[in-house]
Amino acid sequence: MSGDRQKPGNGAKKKAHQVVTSADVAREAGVSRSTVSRCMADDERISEATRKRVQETAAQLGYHVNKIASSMNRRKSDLIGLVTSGLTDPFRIEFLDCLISQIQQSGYRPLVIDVSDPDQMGISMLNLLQYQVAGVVVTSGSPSPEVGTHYLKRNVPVVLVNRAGRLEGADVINCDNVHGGELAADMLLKSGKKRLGFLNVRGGTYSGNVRGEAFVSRIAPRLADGEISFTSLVCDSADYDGGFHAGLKYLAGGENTPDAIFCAKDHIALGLMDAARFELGLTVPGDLAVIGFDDIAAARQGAYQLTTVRQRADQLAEMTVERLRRRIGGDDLGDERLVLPVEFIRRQTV
Amino acid sequence: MSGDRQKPGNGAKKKAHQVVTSADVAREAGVSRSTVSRCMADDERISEATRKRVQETAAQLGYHVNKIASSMNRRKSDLIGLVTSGLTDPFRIEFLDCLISQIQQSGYRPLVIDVSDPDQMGISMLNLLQYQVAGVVVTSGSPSPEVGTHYLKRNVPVVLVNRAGRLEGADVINCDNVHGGELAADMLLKSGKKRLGFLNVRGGTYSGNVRGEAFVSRIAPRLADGEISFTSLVCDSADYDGGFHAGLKYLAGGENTPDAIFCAKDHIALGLMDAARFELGLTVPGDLAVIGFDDIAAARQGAYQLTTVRQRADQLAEMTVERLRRRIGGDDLGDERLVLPVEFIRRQTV
DNA sequence: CCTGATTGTGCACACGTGTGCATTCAACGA
DNA sequence: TCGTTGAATGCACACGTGTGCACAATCAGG
Repeated sequence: MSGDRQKPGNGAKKKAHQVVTSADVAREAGVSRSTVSRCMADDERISEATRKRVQETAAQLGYHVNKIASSMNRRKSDLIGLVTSGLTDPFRIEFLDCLISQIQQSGYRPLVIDVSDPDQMGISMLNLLQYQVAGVVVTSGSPSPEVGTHYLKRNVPVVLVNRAGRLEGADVINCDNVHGGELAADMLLKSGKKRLGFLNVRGGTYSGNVRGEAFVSRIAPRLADGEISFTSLVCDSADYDGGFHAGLKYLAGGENTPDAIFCAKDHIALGLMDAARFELGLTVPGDLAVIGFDDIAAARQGAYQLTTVRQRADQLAEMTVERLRRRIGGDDLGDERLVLPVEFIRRQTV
Repeated sequence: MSGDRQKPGNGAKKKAHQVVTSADVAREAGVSRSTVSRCMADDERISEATRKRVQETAAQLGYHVNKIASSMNRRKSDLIGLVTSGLTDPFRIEFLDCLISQIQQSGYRPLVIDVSDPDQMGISMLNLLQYQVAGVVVTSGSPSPEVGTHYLKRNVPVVLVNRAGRLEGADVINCDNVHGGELAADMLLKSGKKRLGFLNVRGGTYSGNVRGEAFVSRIAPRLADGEISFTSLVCDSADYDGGFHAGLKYLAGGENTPDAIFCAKDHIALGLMDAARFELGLTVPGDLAVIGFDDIAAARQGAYQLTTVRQRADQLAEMTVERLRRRIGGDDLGDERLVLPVEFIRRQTV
C-alpha cells in the first residue's frame, strides 16, 4: 500500500478500538491521506467526484478532523482566550454571553481563563499562548507591556474591552464613558435636586473614574454658582452589597445627605436603592434620585425601574469579534481605540 | 551535536524570531530534549542538580511547554468542556462561576460551548472530542446515548448536572428536587393560604417537573379533604419576563386566583412578584405568598427577600470536579446518581 | 576485581495533521 | 505522433512533545 512512513510491521491493527484517523478514511476511500486532508478543507484543487466520495466515507466512518493535531501543524488553533475575573458582574456577564455566542458563530471556541487573582494575570496570559490561541479578549485586569510584546511577536491579536490600558499592538474598545457621565449630569441638573453625589468603588476603576470626572466637569459651572453641592461617595465593593452598605452609611440623614446619586454602575445602584427604600424608608425618586450605568437586565425589572445610561453588550461584542477576525485574517491595523456610543434611558428613579 | 532527527542542513537558525522550544533549552543547558521534558514534568528520575539547572535556563529563555504538542502526544489535553446554553439563567451562572474557578484550581482549563440550538447538541459534543478534552460537564440539553458511547469508548468522563438523562458511563448530579418540593409544600400548608399554585415553564423542565410533582403529592391529602385548591400555572419562558407575564395573566383577579405560588425557580418568582406588586397592586405576602427555588443572589436583595429552597452552587461545583478528577485519574466508577441536599430559606414572601 | 543493582540520560519513535513539490494522466494543438 | 499544458493526486517532511528502552556510570557486596 502507499501512505507515508508506515509502521515497520503491518499497520493493519493496533488496539482494539482506536480512534478513526484520516489515514483510515484514505485507506477506505482508496486515496492518499493528503487528499483526505484537502477534501475536509474543501480545497479547490480536488475534483468534485473524489471530494464527495471522500466526504461520504469520512461521514460513514465517523471521522472528524483532530483539532489538536491540526493546531499543532498550523501553529494556530481556533481557540480564543477570554480573560475575565469571575461571573459576578452583571454587565460583564451579558457581554460575555454575547461574546461567546458570536465567537462560536464565527467558527471559534472560547477558552475561559479566570484572573480573579491579579498577580496571575501575567503568567495566565502567557500560559494562554501555549494553547496557540488565535486571539484574546481581556475584560478584566491590565496586561503588562511585557506580555503585550510576547503577543505582538507571535502575531496574536488582543482586544481590551472597557479597560484603561493602551497596549502596543492591541485594540482598546470602550463605551463612551465621558458622554455617559455628561448625560447623567444633565439629567440630575434638570431634576431640580441640589445635593448631588457620585458613588464609585474605593480606589476606583478606569471606567468609573472617567464617568465620574465627566459628571463633575459637567456640573462644575452650577457648582461654582453655589446652586448645588457635590459629594464624592465610596463603597467597598463594586456590587450590590457595596451599594447597599454605602446607602446605609451615606443616607442615614443629616444636613449634607445627598438627594441625587449617580452610580458608577447599575449593580451598585440597585443595592443603594434597596438600602434607601427598605432600610431607611426613603422614597425613590422623591427623597433620592438615582442614576446608574450599563442598563443591565435587572435595571429594567419592576422592582427597580432604574434610570440609567445604556451601553449595549451585543454591539460591544460585535465590535470585538469583528476586530479580532480582521486581525486574525491578517489585516495589519495599527493600535486603535474604539468608542461605543451610549444612550440615556429614562425610567422611574429620577 | 546530539538530538534526534535533526534537519538535513544545520538546524541552527530558521526564522528570525522563532518561538523557543524544548530543543533550544536542551541545547543551551547541554542536555538532551528528553531530559528537558522530564525536568518540566518534575520527573523523579532526574537528579536534583540538572533539574534545577534546566529549569533555570528554561525560565531564562522564556520557555513554556507547548500544550498543544503535549496534548497531541498524550492524546489528552487539560481542557474540560462546559456545555451550556447562554449566560442568562442566574443559578446556572453562579454554578458556572464556581465551576470555572474550581476547574482552573485543579489545573484544567474550561472550554465553553454554547448549545442554545438543541439540534447542535450532538455534533457539538462530538466536536468537543476533537479537542482531546479530559472531561465534559453538561449543564444544558441532553446528550444522546450515541454520543454517550463515543465518550465511553474514548474513556472521556461526562457529568450531567441537574439534568434528567441517565447516560451510560456518565455521572448525574441533581439537587434534591423532591425534598425541595416537599419543603415548599409544607411551608405553604402551614401559612394558611388556601389557593395554591405551581408555576413552571411551558413544556416543563426535568428539575421543575420533579419539584412540582413532589409539591403536589405532598399537598394531596389536604387537597382530597377539600381544604385547599391547587392550580398548575404555566409561563412562556423560564426567566423574569416569563414570571412577569404569568403574573399579569393569573393574578388579575377572580374567584380562583391563587394566593400562594411555588415557582419552579427563583428567576421566575422575581418576575411574578414584580407583576403582582407593581402592576396589580397586590401585597406580598399579604395577598400573595411566593416561594422560589435555587436561592440566587437576587433573592437575597432587599427588593425581593424571597423565601426559597436553596441549592448551593459551590457544593454542586465541588461534587462535579471531584467526580471528574476521580474519573480522569482512572477510577473505574460505575454510573452514579448523586444528590445534593437542599435547605429551606425563610425570608419575607410567605 | 567481578557481579549485580541503582541511578541518570540519551535515542528513536509516535501522535495526526497540512502543504510544497513532484508526479501522473488526460486532453489538446500542431 | 509528439510536445505542451493543465488538472488531480501522492510523497515526504515538519510541527513539538512524551516515553519505552537501552546504555553509561556509579556503587555496594563478596
